[in-house]
Amino acid sequence: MKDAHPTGPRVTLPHPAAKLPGSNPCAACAVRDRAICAVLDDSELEQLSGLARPSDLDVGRTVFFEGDDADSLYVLIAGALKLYKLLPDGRRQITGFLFAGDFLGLAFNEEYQFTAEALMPSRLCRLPRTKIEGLLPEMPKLASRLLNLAFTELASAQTQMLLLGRKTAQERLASFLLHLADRLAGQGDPVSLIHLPMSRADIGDYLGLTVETVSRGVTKLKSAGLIALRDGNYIQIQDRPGLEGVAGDL
Amino acid sequence: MKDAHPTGPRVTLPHPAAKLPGSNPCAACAVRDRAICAVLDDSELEQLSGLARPSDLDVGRTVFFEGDDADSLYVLIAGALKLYKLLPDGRRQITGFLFAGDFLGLAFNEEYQFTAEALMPSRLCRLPRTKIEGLLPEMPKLASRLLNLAFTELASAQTQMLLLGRKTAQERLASFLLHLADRLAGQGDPVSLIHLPMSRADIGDYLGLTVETVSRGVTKLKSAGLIALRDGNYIQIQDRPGLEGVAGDL
DNA sequence: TGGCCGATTTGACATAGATCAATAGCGAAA
DNA sequence: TTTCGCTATTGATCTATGTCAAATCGGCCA
Repeated sequence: MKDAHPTGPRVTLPHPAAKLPGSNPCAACAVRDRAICAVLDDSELEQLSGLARPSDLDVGRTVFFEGDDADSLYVLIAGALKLYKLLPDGRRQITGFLFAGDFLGLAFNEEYQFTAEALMPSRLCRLPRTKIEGLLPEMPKLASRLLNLAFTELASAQTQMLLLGRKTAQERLASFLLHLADRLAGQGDPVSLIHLPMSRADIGDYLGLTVETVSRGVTKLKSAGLIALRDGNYIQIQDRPGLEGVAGDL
Repeated sequence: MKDAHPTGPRVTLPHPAAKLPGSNPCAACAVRDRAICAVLDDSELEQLSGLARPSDLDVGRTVFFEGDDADSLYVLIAGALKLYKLLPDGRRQITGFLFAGDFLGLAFNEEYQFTAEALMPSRLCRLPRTKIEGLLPEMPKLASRLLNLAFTELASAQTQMLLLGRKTAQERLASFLLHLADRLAGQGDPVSLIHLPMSRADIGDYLGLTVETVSRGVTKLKSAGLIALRDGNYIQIQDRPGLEGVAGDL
């Protein structure tokens, strides 16, 4: 058996009743200074907090389905989600993974354009969409934050198109691991131990590959000494420059 | 030689000097009520018009390159553009095509995330990015229009990911033609005669295929009686339900 | 601790689409 | 109108990845 790693990031959901009566529950939010809320001052946050409804979600449960009326926006407080679209015959494309602090519900018009499903026990903060839209004119900081989020998402969607349209299986896999490492690092130091809350099948559906190809690819990266598999679905990046070489984009 | 089609949409660029001195040049703009400007009232348009600089572009010329400082936003007044990203070894992914009325310059942060190149002689309206950003707080209608645009783009990027990750060559091609037909139709009646300002190579780079596969695919759709090729790079959709069947998404 | 069940890995083979290689078509210039 | 050069089409192979199938692993529950 392999070593357990030092700091296993178990998801510890803050207790629902942890909010002090009368105080602003958002103020104590775990993602207070990462999510969209980060750009708001205390009085603005106060306004939002009245609208927010937290909710917990078990593995495999969906937040909403593609085609549902898009009446809510969400902030992911803890856990991880996958977003996906389906073809009628069941082929699936995962368009993204969400982690704590991420925003959910962009890309709506009237209906959600994808299904959002929990990869692990997760907690969300739910906001009524129309109310938020109503607040935007009075909260230009919020509006511009949303616009920036949308731009960032768009840029990363375009990067993903390049990956899906033009990269080989190995390149896709290496790019994916590096991308994950960078996202999990946030603004801190680059991270080399990555947790994979998603299955090989999910990775395949994200990269436009089959489970088998993903598995073979992981094995090959491992044999090349670029990564190592750790207990509990962790991957350790052992040779970042090497992995970047395989990823192929500059 | 085959028939010329009835209404060959030659690009006729309005003469640059067509603006009356003293009047608002935007008021007479060809895309006045399609582009982002459509949500603005006359006084707001007046403010913008002072910032706008028109410019013409020949086939093959670029508006900007991936990595350039993103200091301008653009509205495409006439013509067509392709947007693409490159890998170091020259592999290319076209992330989108733009037509008259479309907005260009979303998906910026500090640098453009893709190169924009003219597919035909085109005219653009250029706006300084920082000035526009400064106006957003005072023009919530413009801000919300941009947000909506970004959402729409995002949704279509996700649809494209599904196409690139999970569809067969024939499905991609059929989807592409239907998508083009719908875009060119705008809000009017569905269109069945589609102009293709882009080469087969461009279509391939958009769909994640090679030129040869695109060409074979077109031939196959033609043999099946779903489409017909017309003079001057036009394609006529002859059996829309049939084509939708091939496209495969519901 | 042992047994089960789904997830992962590995292997053998099939194929959609890529690659390499000729033509054939078509538009611009002379 | 003819020619030239690029673009598109078609054909003959090749290969990366998909498909089918069989272990093997690993987590969870009794």
